[in-house]
Amino acid sequence: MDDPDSAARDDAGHNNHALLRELTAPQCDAVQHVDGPMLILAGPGSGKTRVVTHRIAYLLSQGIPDWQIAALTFTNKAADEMRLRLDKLAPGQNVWMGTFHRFCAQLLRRYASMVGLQENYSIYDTSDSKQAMKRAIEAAGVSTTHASPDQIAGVISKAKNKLVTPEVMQGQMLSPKETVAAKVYPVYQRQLLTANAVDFDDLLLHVANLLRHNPELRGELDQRFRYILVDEYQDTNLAQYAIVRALSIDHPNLSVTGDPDQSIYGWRGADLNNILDFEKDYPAVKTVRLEQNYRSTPNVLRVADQLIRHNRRRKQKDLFTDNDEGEPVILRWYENGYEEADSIADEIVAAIASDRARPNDFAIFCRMNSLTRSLEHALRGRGVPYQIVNGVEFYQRKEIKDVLAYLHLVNNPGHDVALSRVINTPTRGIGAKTVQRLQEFADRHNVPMLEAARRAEEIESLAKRSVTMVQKFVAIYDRIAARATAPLEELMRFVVQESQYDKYLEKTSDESDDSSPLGNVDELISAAVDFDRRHPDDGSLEAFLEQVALVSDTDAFEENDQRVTLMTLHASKGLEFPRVFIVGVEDDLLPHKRSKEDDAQFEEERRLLFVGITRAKEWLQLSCCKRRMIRGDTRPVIPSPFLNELPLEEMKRIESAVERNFFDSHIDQSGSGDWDLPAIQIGDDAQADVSFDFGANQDVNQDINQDDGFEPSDEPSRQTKESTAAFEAVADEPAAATSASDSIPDIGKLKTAADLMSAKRPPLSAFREGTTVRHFDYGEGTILAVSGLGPKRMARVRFADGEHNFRLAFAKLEVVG
DNA sequence: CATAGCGTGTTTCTC
DNA sequence: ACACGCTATG
Repeated sequence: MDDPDSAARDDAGHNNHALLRELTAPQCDAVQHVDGPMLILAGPGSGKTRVVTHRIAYLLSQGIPDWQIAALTFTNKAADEMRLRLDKLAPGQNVWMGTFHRFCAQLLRRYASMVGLQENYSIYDTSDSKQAMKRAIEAAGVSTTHASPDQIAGVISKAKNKLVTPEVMQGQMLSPKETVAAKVYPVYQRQLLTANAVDFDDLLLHVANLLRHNPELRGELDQRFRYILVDEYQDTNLAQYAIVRALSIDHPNLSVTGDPDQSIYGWRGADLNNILDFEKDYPAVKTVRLEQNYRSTPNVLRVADQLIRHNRRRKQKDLFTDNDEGEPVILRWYENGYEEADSIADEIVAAIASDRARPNDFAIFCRMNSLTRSLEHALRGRGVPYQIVNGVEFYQRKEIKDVLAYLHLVNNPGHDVALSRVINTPTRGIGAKTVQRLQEFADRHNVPMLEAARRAEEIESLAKRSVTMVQKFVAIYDRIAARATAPLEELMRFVVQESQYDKYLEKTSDESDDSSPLGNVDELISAAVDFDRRHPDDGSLEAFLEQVALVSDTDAFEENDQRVTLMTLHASKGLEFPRVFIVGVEDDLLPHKRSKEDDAQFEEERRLLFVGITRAKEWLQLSCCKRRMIRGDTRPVIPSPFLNELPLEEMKRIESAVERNFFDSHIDQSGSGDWDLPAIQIGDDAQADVSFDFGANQDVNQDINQDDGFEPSDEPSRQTKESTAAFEAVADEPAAATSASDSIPDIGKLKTAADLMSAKRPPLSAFREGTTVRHFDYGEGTILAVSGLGPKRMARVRFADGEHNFRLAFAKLEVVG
């Protein structure tokens, strides 16, 4: 730190000293900054969260009351992490922490009436607003031949992020698409207001407007939130900027943290200028650069640095680290996507088998979600536990959305999207035509659709039979709504029963399909119960629905689970893993095809790879294929141009990925380079017609025979044997997770991957309703119910001293008998 | 009004 | 390949 004595300059000296003890000079500098704007440029792995949490603790130690501080993050997960860490430094403090959207949602609850809403307003999620958008397009009477609903929604969303109102938008010079969108925009907004609803963008927009048009309130809130900290500032959009700026006029104690090199959300309105120009906006700003990396090896860091240097629009940072050199970064190319997936899965199995790593040490990143499929398949086939962040999202499932829609309608009778969803679910003889007529009536009278349904008799165009059906639905609704204030669990069970949704699900779900909608509904109910327990004070329906709306499945990522993590590069931001694979580093994929038109997007793709690389702590492999199946057909592939920007001479380059120690332990170790490809090889026609220019002097076979890169020269022969053993052990029990075999594999001898994974626990299918199980802590119990699938499969078990829920894939449960 | 079968369009995804 | 949305049919 610049001034070693500064810590002692006040009474809280002791306290401060403890806070500052383990920090570097620039970190101390940032932590001790109290008043005035501050910009923290924090490279990857530079202890950013640490600095932010320590600074908050420091502010508190200076006597600043907790309620004057607000920390805004980009994701819930980041907020949770921060809260956890602050709690260790300053237990029991009540600093506001959360996402921008949650922050705005809460302000809006209070000041709803000032923007024309009621306090029980609903938050439309993406699919809700898409539905609403379609209706608005219809009502606006515009043609969708030149702009799809999605495109229109995109234009409007961008406009909102830039604080452009419908009136302003219509006055602008517009492209044909934007012209269409500009016509829909005011209609859409009016319908939202009628429905007493907002979309995600509105949360920010309304608050920004609120602050802009109500100087008195703005001043009040500026006073209230005197210290504002913003994380991931490079990903903020104009609306978010306007909000924090408005709250930092009288008390400009705004401190933002970010890294322009990690800005990867430009495509959805994030404005890199917010961070690049921060110093212009606040001339008195204190800028702190955190350039020391605590996460990665120099090998990883050099690769990342070389890459990102190729970007023009950036602030140069000099990343450095004191960490050990580590292993060289691997650049590997495979014949095709299957080989890539199989090889990676094999390596993971081998590493786990020989105790060099555990499943949760590994992460596999890719550009597109669809690329996780083959990896998923390969991992599952070997019994490796994995989690996909952002696979099929729980809250997006039909049955979940249906049940939630009933609840939404109870909470906000204006929720037209919810009404449209449930009015005929289960089917009640209310068809599309009837719904449309209700809609028209609602639009004409500017009332919610439920109101239209109540007045069904007034709608002449409605058949008598339809009127009766609609009235029946209204009656069902009223019975449910009468219980609005009951505990969540009771309410939800009543909904499912009263609406006959339970019967509907039983009837619809076929046995062959292994998804279990009813189980998912159960899981939703237990989520509600959980919420009730955790928020006994504000455990209202409204709070639960808000929570659900503002929570994403990315937040469900659990780093402590013993599982390999699969995710997109975007989702990887903010995380770190000991061992990282980045797959599909290929032209048109990693610089994505659609990003090549302009420089800004191209640079964003480079940042995306940079983010991925810098997640790795000790080991990293980038890979690409010679051919890859995309949308059904296999095509030759050109390696990513980014690969040529890396320090290839210091990386370890490996061609072909056949795990010879796995399949062909008989092959000699001389490395003739002439591969006898085992049966697993798919569609190989050896001579690739694509040239791979990875720089000069590549000696691709040289490295292959030594090891697989986890630990150089560590008794390769033993590893080979164990790997094989692991493979066989797994192969003997294929797809253990889904096997019908109820026998518990012999766990006495094997100390392998199979031990860690499949062999250790019975197949999930062994756990059924009524099964007697034993738990290490709770003793014997009986399974009451099972729900969910794969790694998410849950069981509710009754023990002597109460009931517990378990994730079957990981719980320490044994089948008794 | 419900459903099966066809045609279309596919990045990234937070809240 | 696959999922989703629309349309023709029962």
